[in-house]
Amino acid sequence: MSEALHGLVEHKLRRASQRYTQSRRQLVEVLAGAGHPVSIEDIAIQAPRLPRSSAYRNLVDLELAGIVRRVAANDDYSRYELAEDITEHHHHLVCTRCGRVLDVTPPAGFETSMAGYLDAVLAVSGFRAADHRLDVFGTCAACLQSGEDACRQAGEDEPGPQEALI
Amino acid sequence: MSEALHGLVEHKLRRASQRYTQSRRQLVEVLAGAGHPVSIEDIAIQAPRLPRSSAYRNLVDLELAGIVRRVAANDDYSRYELAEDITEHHHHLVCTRCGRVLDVTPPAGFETSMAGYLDAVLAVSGFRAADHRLDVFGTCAACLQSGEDACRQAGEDEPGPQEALI
DNA sequence: ACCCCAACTGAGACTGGTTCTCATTCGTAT
DNA sequence: ATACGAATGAGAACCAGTCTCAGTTGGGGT
Repeated sequence: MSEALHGLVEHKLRRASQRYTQSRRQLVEVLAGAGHPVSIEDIAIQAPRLPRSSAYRNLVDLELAGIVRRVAANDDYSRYELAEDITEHHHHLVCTRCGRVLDVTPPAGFETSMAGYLDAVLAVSGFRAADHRLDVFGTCAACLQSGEDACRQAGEDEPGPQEALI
Repeated sequence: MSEALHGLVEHKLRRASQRYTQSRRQLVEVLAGAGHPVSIEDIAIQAPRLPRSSAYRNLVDLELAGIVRRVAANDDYSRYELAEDITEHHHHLVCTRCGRVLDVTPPAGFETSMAGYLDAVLAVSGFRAADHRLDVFGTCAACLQSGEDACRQAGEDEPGPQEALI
């Protein structure tokens, strides 16, 4: 997994006087490898030697250092992904049938329109936007094909077919 | 509070062989009156005689009947709002300084651009969008003015100044 | 009017994801 | 070498949300 990534992460941690330990490196690798938000369960599967208490604690530390972002899904547990200034800005496709969460990178045109909208929000309501989160709910390709819960519940080893990219 | 609203809610409940009881009416009134997603805490304040277990149970029932939508914020507890086919489609402005959540109704132009984007998503990734949620994070007018946590934590009685509308 | 059955209610016990505590170990700067 | 702050793992604690259960309500059918 790209050495540049680890360099960046280490830098961000050091800035917060934190160390880039083995546990944290493991977490970063799981998040980077998944390409979509992962739950604690997913992490436990891919890093079985890492105790949950340590995973939770380190995810908080990584979040404070601006490396990880916590994503509230609509089910009971939260998921985690690398922050957008490490990866890139993207949106989520949430399959309401199987629960899987996919990433999409929006085309420039759409983000321009978004920026215009956020400017209008500031002008009218005085709310200064810093960031946004767009989650799209619907049915993923696999579930559409089968008419059934084809894809396994979120986050088994290799997540699966399409990495949506526009 | 608009009689039409109660008629619609009652109809949706009856369709699910549920009754529109006093507790449920209270909940609907709190949600309709707030104009932004409310937490259980907010509900407890505005309807102190309603036990939490009943509030939770009824919120689930109302959600199943398509009257209420559960909104996962980024803090620890979920909030509730009337479903969009009862009110209208809108987005959320989440103030990261004071926690307040405001509603915004997007201009038609923006939603057109959104629809185009979702079509492109379908074409490229095969994901069929049914619904979307756009949350904008930033700083609300009150917090910007004061440079401090001016607005009280989410959901005191009368939420406050601007109801953002574009 | 009455009955009946399913829906509803409130109090409190319970669940389970997440956080906290604490004794121990690790890393690094002096 | 030493010291001190950071990190760790095991398990206890926390608490939003759910479930249970015994009792109440309400409305449709006779």
